[in-house]
Amino acid sequence: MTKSKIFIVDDHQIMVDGIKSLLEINNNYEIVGTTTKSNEALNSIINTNANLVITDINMDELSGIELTKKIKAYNFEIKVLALSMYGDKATINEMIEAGVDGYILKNTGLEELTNAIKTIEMGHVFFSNQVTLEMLKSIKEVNSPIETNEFGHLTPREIQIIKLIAEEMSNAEIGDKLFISERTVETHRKNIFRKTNIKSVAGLIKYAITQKII
Amino acid sequence: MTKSKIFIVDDHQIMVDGIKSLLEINNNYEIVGTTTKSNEALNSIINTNANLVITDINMDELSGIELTKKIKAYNFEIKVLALSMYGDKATINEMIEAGVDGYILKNTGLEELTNAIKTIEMGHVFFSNQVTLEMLKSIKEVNSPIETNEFGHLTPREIQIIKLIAEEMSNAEIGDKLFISERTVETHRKNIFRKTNIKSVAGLIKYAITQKII
DNA sequence: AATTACATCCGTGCTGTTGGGTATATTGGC
DNA sequence: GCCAATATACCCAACAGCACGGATGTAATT
Repeated sequence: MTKSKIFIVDDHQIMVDGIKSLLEINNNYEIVGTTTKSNEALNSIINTNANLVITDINMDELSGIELTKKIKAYNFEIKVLALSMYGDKATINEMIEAGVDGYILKNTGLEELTNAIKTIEMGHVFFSNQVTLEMLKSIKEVNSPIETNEFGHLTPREIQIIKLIAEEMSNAEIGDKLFISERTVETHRKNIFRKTNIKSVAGLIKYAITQKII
Repeated sequence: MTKSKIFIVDDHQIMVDGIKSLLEINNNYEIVGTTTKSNEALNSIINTNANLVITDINMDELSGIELTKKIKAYNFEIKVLALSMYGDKATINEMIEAGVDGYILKNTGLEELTNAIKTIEMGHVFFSNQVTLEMLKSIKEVNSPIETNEFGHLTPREIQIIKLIAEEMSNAEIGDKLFISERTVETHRKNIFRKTNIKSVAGLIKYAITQKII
């Protein structure tokens, strides 16, 4: 088996450096590139001819989910190992749909990381032990007929409004900032709540965080 | 100067391994111990005779802030370098009060980490460049006559209320659930906002997330 | 041409939140 | 036993947000 060409993507430079350092000690791996800018990652991955991408899920610019989709659309053979802090159902579902080859929680150590890489190199799928049960449950739910109503896509304007709400601005303040009427902001707000099926600001912020909107 | 005895505390094993690996490459440092369990950290730190603790701020069991307070209470000479994802004023204020010797954001690389360690070893205080301005602003506020009411620690009851707010419950619902009057919930809510200096639910949820309350 | 999605705007009345007080019972540490 | 912190509860005024209506114009799609 040839040495995997690994590319690392994570918002936090220190995490990139850490993983790189971890993998370089045991020199079965070749790190062909790293970046903290997820929206520039795909180009670099293509240029460096990487065949295994280790990516964080929660990133500012482009989420690990979106990055995975792009990678897989470009070349399905490029393997993707996702790292995440949380093991919630929504994230796991999204990752499976995006086509990740592996998923480990950040609270696992080097051993699990190298296990995951080996497993993926062999063409298998690796999921953290801690999330397997959750994963299975979520898969069941995905296949169930209920909840097929994907809460439709939010428009760019609506996402912008969510961000401003998250910045603790009132409708009036948002209106001022965007040069639109407070009424319009109210309407957007209404539509956001309707579309996402959320009833309170508290829920909205949590939603926004899981969706990487903020 | 003698080699610093470094102890690493972070919820995420992979982060611990990463930092350890980063510091071991350049072997000016001796890692005397690591842990992912913050509430067990103090004992280990004492046992290993560490003189520099690198700790994450956002941890489940015991926050980096609380850990720092305990360390400094035990022996003020033990240096503490805090790592955090966010550079918000509230966190920085709390850290300063807790007595950290340095603070770096996780999106900085190895170089800044080693700089920080060197600076701290020399007895100085190191703060990430990205947060210096914010920090100064917050210090000003701390020193100003207004707002001397350090937002003291939140009480267990208050934290419970925050959790329920985060679960999208209204004051009335929370009152029902806790068998207390809606008025009481309002009072708790008021006190929470006053103590934390937050003005909206949006801010509260973000605060709660950074504080691992939810 | 018709439809759909998006973004903009407005009124009215109701509910909920926020912030100003004040006050009492309980608890825990010293 | 005392004091501080905590948890409890109430009143009230002001404001923000929400529900329920409505409306217009544009752009893209069918």
